[in-house]
Amino acid sequence: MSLKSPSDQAKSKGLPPPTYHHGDLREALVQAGIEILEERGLAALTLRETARRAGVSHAAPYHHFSDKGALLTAIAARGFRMQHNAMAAAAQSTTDPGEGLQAYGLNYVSFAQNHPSLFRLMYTRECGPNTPPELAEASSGFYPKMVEGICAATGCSVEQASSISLLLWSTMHGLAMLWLDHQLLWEGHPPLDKLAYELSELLGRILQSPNPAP
Amino acid sequence: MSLKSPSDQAKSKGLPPPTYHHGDLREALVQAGIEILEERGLAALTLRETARRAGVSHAAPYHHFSDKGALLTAIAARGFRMQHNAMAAAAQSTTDPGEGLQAYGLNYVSFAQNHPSLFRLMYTRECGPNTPPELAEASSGFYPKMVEGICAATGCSVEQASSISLLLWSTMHGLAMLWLDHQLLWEGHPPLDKLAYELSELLGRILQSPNPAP
DNA sequence: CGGCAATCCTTACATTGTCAAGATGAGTTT
DNA sequence: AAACTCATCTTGACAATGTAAGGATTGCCG
Repeated sequence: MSLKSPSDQAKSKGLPPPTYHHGDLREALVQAGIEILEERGLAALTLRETARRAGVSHAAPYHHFSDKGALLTAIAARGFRMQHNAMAAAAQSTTDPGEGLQAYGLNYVSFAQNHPSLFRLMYTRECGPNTPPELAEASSGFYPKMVEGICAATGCSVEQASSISLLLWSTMHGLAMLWLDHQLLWEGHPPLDKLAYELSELLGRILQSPNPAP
Repeated sequence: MSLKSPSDQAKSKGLPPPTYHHGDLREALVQAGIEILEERGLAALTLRETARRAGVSHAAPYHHFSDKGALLTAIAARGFRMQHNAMAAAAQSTTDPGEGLQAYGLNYVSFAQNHPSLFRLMYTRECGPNTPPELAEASSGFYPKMVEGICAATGCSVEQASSISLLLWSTMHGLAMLWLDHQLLWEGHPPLDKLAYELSELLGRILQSPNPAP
């Protein structure tokens, strides 16, 4: 009896004894996937390993996800929700619209730093032009929220705010990505937080500078 | 005789008849890899498929690359060289330092648009902290070249130019990445070139705006 | 209480990365 | 020029992975 059956494994983990059928496997798989991602990186995030960690046979996930891609999509969607919550909390730590916007941006790169593999998975899914609606729904929201915040902070037109919003998003996203990919390793290589703060200060000037006619 | 031997395949492709031993397999593999990448995306870039396209057995690559990762690294390095050349050419199309800098940045995202999978491979290699020297050597160069260009265009200090350089790089990189990942699909979704130009114009104002003391 | 449908397991197969031996030919040495 | 040597290439094998088919188990609904 050297091999334990999947259900034995699950029970031996001390988890709340599932009524059977594992209770809510879909959720458990997503959770397990995120854990693997944070502990051992994207390369270790395999379907079978996820099932193993959830204490279930390797084909069980197919009753909840049509595909490995579907699992990854669900994990990415969960990641987007996590990031949304973290950023919203950061933005609400102040009442000043300008500071709120800055906190919003800084928290964007903080999240990338704290969850490197998850962040990469979220934004690196090569799902062609047909993005799964679950993902699209979860990932949308940054842009409109930023436009709103910029309008509140500067009182400029929605059109101008759109451009500025894209600028801020691109900058923070690019900084996070470059850091994740170890591209920011020149001499001195200050910590990521410092770089992000620098850039946010630099960008802050645009918000107050005069806007010449287009 | 339905199956052709690898060498037959290579010869039937009309390539310059190799003395044998394929001539320069390492180069052929990198080339084949780039082709697969552009035609069928990153998921299709498999070691065996690359060997197949190069007209060689599936284990042959191991005599030129220690690992699949090493192949990917070589392809990425090649990509960096391609991007360097393209950007340098774009920058030299004008004599005005400001315009040159703008062309430099716009070409950065153009390259990403024209070689989506290759671009992603280049910047998405999860090679931990121990980046292979071949890659590091090939990918370095953007930053110092931009700092130099910014100094020439604005006459500001090297320190300020460093911050601005990081800002430009991050912005263009982030824009390219977000576009590649289909994150820029809100209503209207203007073409990428237009967005890049918008941002470059917006950023241009920083270069001329007064710099308050730190 | 009986059947149904969902959930899960087992088995199986093609593909992939990787390794270990053999074959082959190019260049060098004698 | 003949023989040797070694890098290069091929063949065959193995474990791991994604995926599909069919059988077992369980909760639920009538």
